Amino acid sequence: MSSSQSLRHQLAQELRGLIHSGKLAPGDKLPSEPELAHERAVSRSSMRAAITMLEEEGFVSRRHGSGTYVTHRPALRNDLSRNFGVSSLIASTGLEPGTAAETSELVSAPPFVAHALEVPEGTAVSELRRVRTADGRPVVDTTDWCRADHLSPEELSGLGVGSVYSALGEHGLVVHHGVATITPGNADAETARRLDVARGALLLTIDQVDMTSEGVSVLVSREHHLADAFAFTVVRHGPGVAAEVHR
Amino acid sequence: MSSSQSLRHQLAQELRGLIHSGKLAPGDKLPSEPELAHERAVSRSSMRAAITMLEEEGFVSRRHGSGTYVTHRPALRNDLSRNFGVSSLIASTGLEPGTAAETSELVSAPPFVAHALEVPEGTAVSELRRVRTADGRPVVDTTDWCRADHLSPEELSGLGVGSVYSALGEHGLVVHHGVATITPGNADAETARRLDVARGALLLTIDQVDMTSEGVSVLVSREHHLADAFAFTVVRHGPGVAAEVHR
DNA sequence: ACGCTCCAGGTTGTCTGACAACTAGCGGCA
DNA sequence: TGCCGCTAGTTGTCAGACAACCTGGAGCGT
Repeated sequence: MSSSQSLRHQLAQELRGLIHSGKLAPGDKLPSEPELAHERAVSRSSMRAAITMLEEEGFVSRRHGSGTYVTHRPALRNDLSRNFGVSSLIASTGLEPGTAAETSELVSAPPFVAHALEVPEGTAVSELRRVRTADGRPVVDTTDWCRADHLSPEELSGLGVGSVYSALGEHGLVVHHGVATITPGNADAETARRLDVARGALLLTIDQVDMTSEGVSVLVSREHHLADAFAFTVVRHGPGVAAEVHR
Repeated sequence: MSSSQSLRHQLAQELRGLIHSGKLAPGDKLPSEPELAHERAVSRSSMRAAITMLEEEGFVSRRHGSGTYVTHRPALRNDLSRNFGVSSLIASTGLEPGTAAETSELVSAPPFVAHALEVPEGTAVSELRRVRTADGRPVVDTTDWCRADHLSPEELSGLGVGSVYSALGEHGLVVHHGVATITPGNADAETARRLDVARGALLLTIDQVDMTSEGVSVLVSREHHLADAFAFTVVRHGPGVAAEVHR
C-alpha cells in the first residue's frame, strides 16, 4: 500500500520513523547522503529528495559542508497540521474512542456548507452527526456534511468508528488536505445536552473543509471539543526562514 | 540577503511568489521542469529540489507523466503554521496596530516558563507585558518571557511595535520555529480589565515556545486573543499522504 | 459516424558520475 | 603556545541518460 508512493516518499517515511522512534535523537547527525543511499541501495538523488522533504517539514536541518542534523522539537500531541480523525485523536490520549447519538440524514445545506461544497444553497446534502466519546465520556460533538451524490446518508451511517475519509476514498475521493478554522465558544443548549455539560461550557470549535488534490471540496465538518479534553498544538515556522508577509 | 540562501531556496521563493501573486493560478499546470530550469539557467536537479519543497508545503502537486499543478487552496488569513508577530496579525486585517499598557520588569519565572526556558524555578527572567490594539481597540493581551542574560527588561521595553524577534536576532538568537498550544478560555478579572471587556469574556489563548535551530528555547509567550477579533486557520495535511499514526 | 486500439510525444521519477563550495579538525610551523 | 594552512568529509549543483507513466490523436474496424 505504501509502496504505491514514489520512492522518495517511502524513504522520507522511513526517516520520519527513525526520528519518531528515537533511533535518531534531536541534535544527532545523520549519516552522510551517500552512506544513507548506499545502505538502501538507492541513488543519492532519491535519498537527497527525501531529506529535502524532511527539511521542509522541519524535522532536520542541513549545514553545507558539515552534515544534516535532527532538529530539536518536542514530540507534538495532536499536531493541528496533520489531518487525523477524531478517533485517532482520542486514541492518542490512551482512551477508548466510541460513538454515541449517531444520526444520519438528508438535509438542506446550511449556507456555509453550501458555499464550501460549491452547491446552491438549500441543496440536499448528506449529514452525519455524532457524539464522540473517550472511555464513554462525551468529548466531541461532530457534524459532517458531504454531497449526496458523493456519499448517501446510508453510506455515512454505520461507519462505526471508521473514518469518513476511508468511505470517501472508496468512491475515488481521496482527501488531500483540509483547511481548518479555530474559534473558541460556549455551548448552546443543544450542544450542552449532547455533550452532557452545563450550558455555556467552554468549547473549542474546529470548522474544516477537506478537499482532494484537484481542489474539489468533498467534506465539511464542524467539531465542538470540550475545552479540557484535548490540547492542540502546532509548529509555527519562521521567522528564521520564510518570514516574509506578502501583499 | 536572500542570496545567502541556497539556490533551491531562492528558486522555491520565486515560485511561491508566482503562485501568491496569481501569475500561477490554482489548477494551472507549471511549465515542465527542464523548461523552468532552462529559463533560469539552472540545472534541472536544482529546479526539481525547489519544486519538491513547494510540493511538501502543499502549494503544488505532481502527477507522474503528466505535469506539476498548482493546488487549489484558499488564501489563508492568519495561518497558524506561520510564526508572525501580533503586529503583522493586526495589520493583515487592515487595522492599525498599536501598543498600550506596556510594562517590562525582572520577575521570578513561573513554573511553566522556567521549564520551557530550561532554567531553575524562580530564576529571574525578563518579562514584557503588552496590550495590543487594533485601531485603538484592545484585542490581545500578551506576555513574553526570556532569559535575563539574553535580553534585559530594558532591552525588551521600548521596542514600540517592533518585534521581540528582531531584538533577539541582534543578539545572535535567531528564532527558527515555535511550538504553540491553543486553548479556549474565559477572561479572568485582570485580563478583562486590561482588554476592557466583561469578566468571563471569550478568549483564545496561544501559549508558545520559540526556539533556535539548535533547539535552544529563547522565548516563551502567552497571548490572550479576544474571540471575535481574529479567525485563525491552518492547513491540515493528509490523510492522502503521511496519514500513519505511529507508536 | 462511432468506438476502439495503438502509438508517439511529453513529463515526471530515478540513476550515475562528477565537480564546486564549504566545514571542521588536525598537524606543522613560527 | 598560538596561529596558519591543509586535508578529508559533507552538502550543493551540474550534466546527461534512461525508465515509468500519462495524454491525446491517428488510424482502423465496425
